[in-house]
Amino acid sequence: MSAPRIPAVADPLVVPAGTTAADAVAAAGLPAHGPKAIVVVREADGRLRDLDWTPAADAEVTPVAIDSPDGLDVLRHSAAHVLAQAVQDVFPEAKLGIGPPIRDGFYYDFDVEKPFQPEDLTKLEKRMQEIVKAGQTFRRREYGSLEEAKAELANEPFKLELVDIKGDVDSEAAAVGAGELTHYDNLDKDGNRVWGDLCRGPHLPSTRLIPAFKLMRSAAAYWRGSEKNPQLQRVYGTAWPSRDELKAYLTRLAEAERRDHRKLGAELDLFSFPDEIGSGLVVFHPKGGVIKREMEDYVRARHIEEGFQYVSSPHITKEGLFHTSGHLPYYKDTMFPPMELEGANYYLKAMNCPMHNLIFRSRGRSYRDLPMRLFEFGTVYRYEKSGVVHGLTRVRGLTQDDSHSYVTAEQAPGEIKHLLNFVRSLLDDFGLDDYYLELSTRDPKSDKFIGSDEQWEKATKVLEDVARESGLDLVLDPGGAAFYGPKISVQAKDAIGRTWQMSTIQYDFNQPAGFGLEYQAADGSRQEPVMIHSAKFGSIERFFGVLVEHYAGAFPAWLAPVQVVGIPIRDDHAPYLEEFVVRLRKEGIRAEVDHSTERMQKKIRTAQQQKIPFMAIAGDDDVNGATVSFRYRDGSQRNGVSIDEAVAHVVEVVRSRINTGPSAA
RNA sequence: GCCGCCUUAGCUCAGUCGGCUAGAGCGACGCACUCGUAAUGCGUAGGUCGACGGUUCGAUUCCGUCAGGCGGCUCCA
Repeated sequence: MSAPRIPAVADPLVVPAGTTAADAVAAAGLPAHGPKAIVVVREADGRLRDLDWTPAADAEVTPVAIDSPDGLDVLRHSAAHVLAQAVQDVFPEAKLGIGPPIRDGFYYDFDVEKPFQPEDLTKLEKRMQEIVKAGQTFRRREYGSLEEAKAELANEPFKLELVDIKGDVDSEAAAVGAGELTHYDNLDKDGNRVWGDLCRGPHLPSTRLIPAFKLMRSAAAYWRGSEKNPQLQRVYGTAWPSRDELKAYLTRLAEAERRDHRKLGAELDLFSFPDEIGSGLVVFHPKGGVIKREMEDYVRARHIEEGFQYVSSPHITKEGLFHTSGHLPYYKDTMFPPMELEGANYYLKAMNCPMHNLIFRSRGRSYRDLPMRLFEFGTVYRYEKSGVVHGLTRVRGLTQDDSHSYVTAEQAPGEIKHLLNFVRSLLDDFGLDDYYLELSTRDPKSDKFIGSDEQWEKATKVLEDVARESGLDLVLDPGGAAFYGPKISVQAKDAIGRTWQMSTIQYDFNQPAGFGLEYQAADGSRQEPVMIHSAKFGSIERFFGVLVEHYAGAFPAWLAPVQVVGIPIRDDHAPYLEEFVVRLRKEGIRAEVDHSTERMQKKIRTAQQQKIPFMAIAGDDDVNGATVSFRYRDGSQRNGVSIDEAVAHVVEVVRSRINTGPSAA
């Protein structure tokens, strides 16, 4: 008995002229329902078509399944339409914004009298469920003219605005459809129109093909993304091809919450943000301090190995310095307000580069001194808007492992390569391997960026060449450069896929001129150096936060605040373990004995919750045999290990800086 | 900064439709228990219910302002 051959999803089909794509899909034996359903087809030119599309001439198409990236977008965008219909059913006065698919879901923006409350979302979800069950079909309809569209959309002011900007090549126009104006009607079982929306499409054949969705939250969002526009109420939802996938997604979110560094920071007693100090200002507790110190010791030693000189500069400076550097006009709003003292304005520094420039300029420099590399832990203060402060990843006081390389123009590419390799090996040593590069360039339309076209082009090319040569994924970020030059940054992902900007390498041809930096060349002439800014961690705080999430608090042994905890089975075994711990401490291991009055089972539980890599347990058997018994964080055990071997084992694991384990498995 | 929600013990959370001594678990402390791999039992202390102002005979509860937090938007050197 042989199963009928089911064509591979990617196999092209021909839709004969005058018949629907759905017919062709059905004729090919492809599923119309379920988690692999074909929901749209793709034309040879890449354009997606609804299943009721009927070509005038034979057309070769590729079926698109609901679980493919395009299929998911169609599913989620269709879910957004169902949401919009539900909103207008429940709140008839609501006006429509836009409703695109996004990663893992969709949103739709509405202008409503009162912002949505959590109960409203429950109500809307219920109404959506009814619409899904009703099996409404989506029907595409082309407007004959702009006027026709405007007449129909007279009650939808935001849609009218979209109609008017149609033809622009920005994203809103793309949502409507460039070149033609189309509308999607929702039809009930009897073919009556129950709802509709200006939309490019495509859509699912039926609302019934939305098997699993959930409204997640509502929030305000500016119309067309501008602070100057009114705020609409945005409803976020998620939609999946099956209930299981929805469940898996919600589980992933719960996992994300479990490893949130803000939560773990309190649970593991690493850091806090006391209200008395102020928003976005962190204090590291002793255990967090250990990790921070390990990071700093590591990166200081590495910088010195890589040819950097360790320097230091003050936290405040007179205003003039930031005029010279050119920062003040751009960043005044994000700097803490000045302190007036003896007739001068002093600012908390928001960047370290001007200070390093003064070190460079403090005496005459020769081409023989270059590259000259200065490095420090520079603590800077930035007055981030109150709504954006977020745990350790967006703070108002942060320490950069900031360096500036002063080089000749010829040396710049080599130096940038050197810095990128440095950054890569650092990320590798900390066990972060899921990251990509971003190249931030200027926006030629903006007047924020200083310097000639040639300077920008040349600097951008140098960075781009090095970035491409690295073989890492490179994403372009037009308009994201600093005012003084383009940059490469590392966007690292934590274990749950969120990305954070970490390391940066920036090419600067502006500040050397502003500060009048120069060196004497071999021919005796005075030349201007190029300055390359670089931070390897980026911000120590942010890197710390990402590390916590990456390891979910279970740090590698070399970073763990407490590396070994001795757990006596009876109180009288404690002195024996104390001797063991003393030997470990002599080797530089962070070890302690749990002297609390709890039972040993409780001590194991506590150590487990603290995610301590090594538990060294000792009872009568171990004392008599001069051994300890290891229990590792993963629950595995190694019993009866001789003291000498145990010390050597811990020391070996810690010094190896291995980022996995330890384990007996 | 904008919109919405939230703030009760060190932590996580009940509760008060405006009314008498505001509760629990964990944690802390004390006593007993001395135990072989994720919570021993009993007891004790701990709160001007985020701050200030208003309404009220009476406010932790209702209203306002501020601070802090959360989710987005905008921003992010």
